[in-house]
Amino acid sequence: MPVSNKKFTLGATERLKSRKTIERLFRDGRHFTLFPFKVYYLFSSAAGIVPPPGPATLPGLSSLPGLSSPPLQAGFAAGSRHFKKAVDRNRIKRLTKEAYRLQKSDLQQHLHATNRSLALFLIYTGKDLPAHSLINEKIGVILQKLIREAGS
RNA sequence: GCUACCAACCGGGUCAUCGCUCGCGCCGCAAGGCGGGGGAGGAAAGUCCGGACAGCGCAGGGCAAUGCACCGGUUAAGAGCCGGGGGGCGCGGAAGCGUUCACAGAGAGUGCCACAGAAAAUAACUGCCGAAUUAUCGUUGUGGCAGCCGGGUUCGCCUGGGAGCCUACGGUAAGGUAAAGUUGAAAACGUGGGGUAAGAGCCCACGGCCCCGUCAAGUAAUUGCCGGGGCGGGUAAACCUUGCAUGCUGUAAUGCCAUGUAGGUUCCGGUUUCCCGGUCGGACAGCUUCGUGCUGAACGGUCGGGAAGGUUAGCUGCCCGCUAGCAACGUCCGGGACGGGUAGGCAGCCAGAUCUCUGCAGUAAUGCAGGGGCCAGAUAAAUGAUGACCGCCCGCCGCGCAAGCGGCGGGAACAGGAUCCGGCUUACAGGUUGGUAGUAAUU
Repeated sequence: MPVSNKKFTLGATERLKSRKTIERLFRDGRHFTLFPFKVYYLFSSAAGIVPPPGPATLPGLSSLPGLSSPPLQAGFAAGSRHFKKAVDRNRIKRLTKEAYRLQKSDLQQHLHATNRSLALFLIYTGKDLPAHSLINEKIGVILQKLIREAGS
């Protein structure tokens, strides 16, 4: 796996792009809130069949991150409720992606070691435009929490 | 130089590190790697107009609905733009200049017009008049006639009174009138005179406005002169009328590939009549070589076709009407609902009413010709993040007579493609250039 070699990339394969997977994540995944983010996540084994919370065996899940996909996929959003202008939403998503990109390697290696994959969605729920340093700090905390979740 | 306004343009730069997306070249079985390129706006926004493009619909007609509304030009088109005309407003002595107007019709009809006011379209009320006509009132009323009553008488008549009638006068009502009536955004063309019972464009003079016509100018809107007719408000962004135009839905359109369209549950509707032809059977009739042979034939079965009716679907609002399907007592046909399934990929999807420069035509919008350029194509949605320096602006401090220099701190707008173009509207820190006006200084 070449994942550990290139550290700070966030290409198309590492982002959540499938509408189907995203819907499954919101429907069956777990979530927690760590201000100013709401985090949806859904673990599964590297083979991509059974997620740990295990609601049921879902046959449509075979297209989830499997052998050909990286074990970690993430999506990002900012609600248009608080940010009416597209420029502001873009800014928040870019800052979030940047912070995630620079700090995700630990989680990635942990997943690789435990042979599991994870779908992740980060929604910014704050009401004001955040500073870069705040986002950086909070994303770090969220990633640590996810590592603990994966270990348990 | 400064200030104001208008127009056009710009909308921070460089470097480093780590990243994103789409082509190209090379390497690699592949995953991918390396190299070198492209990568948001003047409004990308609002989605208000107009197109291109696409699908659905489309024999045709009618109704409805919607939009537009001075003229000419421009354009693929427009509720855009350019030029012109007209009205309003502002400045001005005027010429003119600027600005603004959804600028057809209120001489077809219906409706509405808050508050105030007599009244918002009927002419009511106050008021004025009461001439004509009609009615009516009037205590000594102006004149006349006069039934009747009293007195006198030469019996001819004289004289006094007098109901009533006519007339005159005064009043009232019907009636006439729209001059005056504290309002209001708006009040029945304005001023003056004549006229009248009182009045009135009722008449006249001058002026204003509207309509029609001749002539002249102009492509036209329109303008001018003359002539004729007229002058009872506003509102059509109330209904409406007139003229013109218009199918509907939008790239989540749409096409292709892959997958699926299976099995199931349930509801509703349907099985018609007639005609023609083929074929089979055939009551019966005729012919007969008497062979149940030939010919005809009501009727019946079956197959095919047609007509009417029925029914289902379509006709992107409705109707006429049109088109297509169905006709089968079978667990059949048609339609609907539930349920089930897919929501992946490719095309559309970026070379175009394209950008830019030059020339020509035109007052201009714009067009034509030539040269050069290639300028985002994402799809949970890329074009970024961080740092440093430079440039710009603001504040404070220090130095300096001052211009300014240095240090520290802070700020930098509106705003992000999603099919693509042409417009419109709205938002916008700061800056550059040009023009106009004012003003200071210098020559």
